[in-house]
Amino acid sequence: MTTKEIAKLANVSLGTVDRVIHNRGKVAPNTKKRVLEILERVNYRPNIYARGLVLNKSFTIAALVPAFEPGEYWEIPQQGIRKGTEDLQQFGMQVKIFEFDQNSPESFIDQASKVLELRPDGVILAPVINFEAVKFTLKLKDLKIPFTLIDSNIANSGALSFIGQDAYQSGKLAAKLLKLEIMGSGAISIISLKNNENHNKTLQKRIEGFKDYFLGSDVLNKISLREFDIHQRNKDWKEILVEACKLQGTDGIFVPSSKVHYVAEVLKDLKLDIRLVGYDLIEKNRMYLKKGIINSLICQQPEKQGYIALDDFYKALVLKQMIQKERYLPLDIVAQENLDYYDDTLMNYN
Amino acid sequence: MTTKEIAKLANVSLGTVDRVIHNRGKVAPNTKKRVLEILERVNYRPNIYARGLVLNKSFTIAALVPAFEPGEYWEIPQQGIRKGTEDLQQFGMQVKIFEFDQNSPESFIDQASKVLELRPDGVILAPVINFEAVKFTLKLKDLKIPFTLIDSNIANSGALSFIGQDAYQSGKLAAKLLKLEIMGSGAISIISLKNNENHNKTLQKRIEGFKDYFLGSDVLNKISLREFDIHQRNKDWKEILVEACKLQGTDGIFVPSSKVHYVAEVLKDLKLDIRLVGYDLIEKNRMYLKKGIINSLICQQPEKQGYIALDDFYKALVLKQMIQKERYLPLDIVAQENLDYYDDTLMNYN
DNA sequence: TTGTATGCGTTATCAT
DNA sequence: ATGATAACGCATACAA
Repeated sequence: MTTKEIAKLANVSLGTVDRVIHNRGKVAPNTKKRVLEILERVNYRPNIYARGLVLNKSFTIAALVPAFEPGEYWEIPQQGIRKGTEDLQQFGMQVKIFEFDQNSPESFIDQASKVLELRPDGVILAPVINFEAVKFTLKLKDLKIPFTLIDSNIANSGALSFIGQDAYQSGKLAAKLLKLEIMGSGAISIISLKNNENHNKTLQKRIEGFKDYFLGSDVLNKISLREFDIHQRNKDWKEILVEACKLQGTDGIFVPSSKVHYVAEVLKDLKLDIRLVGYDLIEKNRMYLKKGIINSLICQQPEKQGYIALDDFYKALVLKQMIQKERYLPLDIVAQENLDYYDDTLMNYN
Repeated sequence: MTTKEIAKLANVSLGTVDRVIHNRGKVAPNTKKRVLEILERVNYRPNIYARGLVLNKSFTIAALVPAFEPGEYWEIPQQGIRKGTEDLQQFGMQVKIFEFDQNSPESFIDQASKVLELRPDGVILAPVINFEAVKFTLKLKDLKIPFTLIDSNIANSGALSFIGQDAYQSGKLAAKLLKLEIMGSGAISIISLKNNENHNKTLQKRIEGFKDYFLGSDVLNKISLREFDIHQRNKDWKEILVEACKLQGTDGIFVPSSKVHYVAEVLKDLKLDIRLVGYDLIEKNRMYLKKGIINSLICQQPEKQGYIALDDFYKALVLKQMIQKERYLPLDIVAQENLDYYDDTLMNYN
């Protein structure tokens, strides 16, 4: 049903129908009522092609995300953004990516200001540098630029949407997996590898979930936990890591990040019977999983974060649809046996 | 860049540019060459809105899928189809669902003929009744109606695409999970529940993969396997099932289908320490997983099958894009700890 | 072989 | 307060 037909039904002109639909201009109350009734009755839906054609708007979205070395975690969300760009550019979505150094608040501030200069129609933000990110969202709100958050959330940020993981629950899941792998009893080391002194909320929550799993578990007294924080800026960090892995009687190791491959590399040489659970399907982790050095990885479909974020803007800006405020992505368990079907080349976005 | 601008650049009319783009009508060889060069150079992409508007085609897709009782497996792929219909109807996709009785080839034939009467622009087919399905695809090919296959594949069918699972590999994955759950040794029963005498390829492949996992495993001599085929048309089937579950020394049970909840129901009452692995996140299985009677479920995102199938038609018919021929969906492992993020109400389609 | 005119449904502007 | 009309980019029928 077109606006023209609606107009005929209501005995008014096309212009009046349009005014009613968009609530603009003056319309006599009873004509307005009549038109609204018909609109309702025939369940009018605007033709998306005609609308797209006449508006012919292109929206510019800025993505403010961490820079990465090839093979690092943040490559994956960026791939998602790029794939989304490809898919949605024909619908008028344009994307400009701004990269900052995760370990440098200054670079974040610098890139953030460039984003603001661009005056984009929307911003995709990875708030890994929490404090600065919050300040940035405040500015965006001032400028009335909508934004989505990916990877980790900011409470009450006023974001269009959040797309990411439940870090705490993923820690519980990791604990369950490692418990099974070490057959219900033994000594587990939690090894955190850190690149900076910033408080990393995600890491913290994963570890919290991991520990809490055992607190509520029937195997609590059969399990012992140890924690190691290893700072990669310390030049001896590799030796420290080796020492941690060699610790007598270790049955399992949990690494609460994608850096699990560093531990895998050590275990590979040590030839100890230690079970290893970590995060994210980056290339190195995939390799060690295939070889059986890593036993399972927990993944949160990071490629989807960027894709969905962009799609949310498309839905909000172009289709003018409502957006789901919070999207917690599934916590995928990836083992040797199902690895192939989480292949990133499949680009399983739909 | 619009066709009009291209025309100006090439010093020809809009009509000529159109003729070149669509390879229709007569165009002088050198003008054609000139236009093609410009098209290439500016990387011309038709405006999708304008095209959609002028073509204003609506495509009718018929989905020929099994009927279901509420809560049964086939409800989920149908939900995916419905969701896809909602999302894509504004782009001109219309869907009509034809349901057949899985246990009745006659009903399949009956519904299939109704599909043909409709003369749809495309067909989504769940070839669960293999023999009849193959005959049907032959007819579709004769009529040049494109079709996609969901859930299970037909080799060399000439389908637009296949979207489904790797059943064999999922069996291997199930075996790995159950091995971990019973801590590497013990007696495992494979219990198949069947509703008809048809050879079910998917079930068979899952069992095959399950067994093969142990053949190549280091725990082969610590594991014993037993197989039970229980026919639900036999009126004593429930007693037979109870007997199978009560079998002395059983440590784990593998059910190669969504019917695992029948086994869970028995185990719940028997209060035996038996680990249970099955398939699909239908409501009853979800409940038993939550309660801990089922230990893990393997899921293949069945809601996506229908959604992607429909999206493939949209991409092929409307956007005229190339389609990926085979889409194996990830084999998700769902346990208590990540169950909530595979919630079907989230409708995680993107 | 080539050019021109018309219409798709919506939005927005101008005139009444 | 309402109606008429141009424009978006493309496909197509028709005229030249």
